[in-house]
Amino acid sequence: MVNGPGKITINDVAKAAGVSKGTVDRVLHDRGEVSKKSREKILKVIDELGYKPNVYASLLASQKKHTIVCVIPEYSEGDFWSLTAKGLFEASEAAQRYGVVVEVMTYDQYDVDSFRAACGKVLDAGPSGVVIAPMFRLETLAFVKDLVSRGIPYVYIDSKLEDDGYLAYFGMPMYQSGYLCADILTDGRNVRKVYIVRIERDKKGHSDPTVMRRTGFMDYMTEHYPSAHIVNVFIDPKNADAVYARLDEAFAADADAPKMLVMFNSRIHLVADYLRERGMAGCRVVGFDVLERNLSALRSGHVQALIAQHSDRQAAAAVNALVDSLILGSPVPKKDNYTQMDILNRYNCEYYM
Amino acid sequence: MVNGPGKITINDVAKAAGVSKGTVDRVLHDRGEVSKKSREKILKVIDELGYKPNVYASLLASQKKHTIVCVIPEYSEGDFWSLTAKGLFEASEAAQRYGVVVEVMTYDQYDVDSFRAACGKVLDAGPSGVVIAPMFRLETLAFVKDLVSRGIPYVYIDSKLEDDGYLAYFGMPMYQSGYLCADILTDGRNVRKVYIVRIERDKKGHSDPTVMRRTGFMDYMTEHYPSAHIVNVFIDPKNADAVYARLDEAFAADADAPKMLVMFNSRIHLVADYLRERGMAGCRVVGFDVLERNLSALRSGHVQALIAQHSDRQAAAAVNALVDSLILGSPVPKKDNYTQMDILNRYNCEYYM
DNA sequence: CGAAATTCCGTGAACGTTCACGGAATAATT
DNA sequence: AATTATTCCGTGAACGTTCACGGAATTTCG
Repeated sequence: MVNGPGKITINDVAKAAGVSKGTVDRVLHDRGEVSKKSREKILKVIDELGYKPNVYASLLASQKKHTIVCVIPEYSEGDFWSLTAKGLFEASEAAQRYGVVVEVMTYDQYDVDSFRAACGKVLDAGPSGVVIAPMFRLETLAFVKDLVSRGIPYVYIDSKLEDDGYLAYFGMPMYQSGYLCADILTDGRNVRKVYIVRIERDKKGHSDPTVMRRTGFMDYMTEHYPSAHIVNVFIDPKNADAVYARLDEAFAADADAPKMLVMFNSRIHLVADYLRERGMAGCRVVGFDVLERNLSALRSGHVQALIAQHSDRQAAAAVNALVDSLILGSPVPKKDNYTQMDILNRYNCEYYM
Repeated sequence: MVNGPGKITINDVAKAAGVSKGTVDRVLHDRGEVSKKSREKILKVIDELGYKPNVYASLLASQKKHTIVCVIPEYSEGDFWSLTAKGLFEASEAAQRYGVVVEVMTYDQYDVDSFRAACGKVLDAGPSGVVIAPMFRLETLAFVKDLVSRGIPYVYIDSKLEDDGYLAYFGMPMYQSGYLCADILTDGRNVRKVYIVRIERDKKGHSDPTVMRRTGFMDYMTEHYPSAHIVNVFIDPKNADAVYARLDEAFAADADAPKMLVMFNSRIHLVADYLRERGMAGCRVVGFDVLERNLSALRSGHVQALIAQHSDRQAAAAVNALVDSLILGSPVPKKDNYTQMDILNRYNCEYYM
């Protein structure tokens, strides 16, 4: 019941207060031009009658055009960010019902300048709210400072920064995901050596989003397997041959012993491909995120477990939080929303999406 | 990136189709009194223009009051059904925005008559839609027949029956959850014996909701561990002392060997309590559902894993599906919605809710 | 063929807000 | 006191639907 049982309208309030609905509306929206006396009277009447504005009528009448702009890394079919994009599009559909337009703006996560450019375009678009998946610390901080100064609310997804002007955050607890990963990988077994496959990337201006995850992983290992040998292998994901060469090289010492392998980003499928190619069985392999390629590695048995998050839901939740606060004026219930970490294996992965 | 605001109104459609908005409205709501020709033309135009009705205008104009009644087993703080109830209340809040009232009606899951009574009250309330968590097969079938005859849509949660008049179903794939459970319990270990702890319940008129789960479990075992010995232990959950006695008795043969234990309902905490009481360590224990008591058993290490479902989200999804179909007239996208099976251990359980 | 029945459709008044516009009342200034 | 500024407020037209009403067009039938 939108209006409560009594169905009290703005007209009822106006009548009871001896003014017109226009005046009531003015105090309702703090639009000024109302004498102190009327104002107080109206407020009193509103309270007494328990008047609750009708959201539909309000939304209908105020043809406000809200735009929410989302800034995320470029994506292509099947990769990590495409899932986030999917969530954004879903939320966009729902938001349309409220007359809210959702725009997605992408940037090259390996190119600071493209991020700066994207931010500029966002500000030009004059959005009512912003969703941002940050990859560059300094530039993001500068950007949100701009947003704050313009009174534009923003919410972080995926990871957040240490400022606290954000309306909300939706993402995975990174440190804990690394800790959990180690537990799943080792799983009470004997552990002599663990390979961490990492990506060589252009480090300048770039903050590795998985660093906390690695920290969590390492902490678990030093707590539970202090004598285990941790080997880092760096690969260039863009060059398949080089990947294989690197792994061959790393495994040369004990070629056919079963291994423990882990990656902290979404590319574990690279490792799975390698293992299949080389016919290596019996390895214990754990990775992150539900890309289609990772799922098939899970099904084929080259990966034992994936730790996943519903980044589509996170994205949608971010948009919804913004819509709620923008349109309905409802306060955001929780600022930091750590989404659950899902453990996927071959038996439950089919029901994940 | 995403469509602009729904600029297209019913008037635009009317003009483009060469009719009046009244006629368009009639086809939008299947209110009849429209010639086949106009109808088709209008439908075509709607599709071409991508017309989306403005929910708010619609809600404003049609001062309809919808009520959704949910029939679920009685619950109390912290038990399985309280989570479902929580989801219902959350959805209720959202539904209020659309002027939809959500009512929850409970019945004693061990008493057919109370279920019958609840159904009667539901019908009296004259709801626009019903959410139902069925426990009694025959009575539920009779009930939904009544609903169908009155044209009241209903959706199943938790489990469903073999009729197919339901609008949607939200629940866990029970068979697979048992299969998964066996995989997690055994986990590549040697398995000689597994204890299944079950509940003695008054069987009359009662269909055990976990039977499919048990079947899945057993299938896994015969496939992977054909020689394993499966022992069923029956307990009465209401009598703690008797539970302990029964377990003592069952374990008498090999008292202090580490055991594998499993329960297919939400009461694994009973087993955990027993193990703590008896100081038995090193057992492998797997159960279902995220009751607070189960979570603390997980934290304390007496339970290794829980298989969980977001029954709150299922409940909310059920209400939302009904709201969508009632208010927005949008068809339900999927009839059978099998929600994901979450694997919880001590490292990821804190982020589950 | 004409009247009655039936089918189909347009009209316009709600629904409860928002907000621009213009005017009344009051205060400030000359 | 007359004029001008300022403050305050009422009016009414949107916003995009829904749906009752009445009438036009078409069909049916004697």
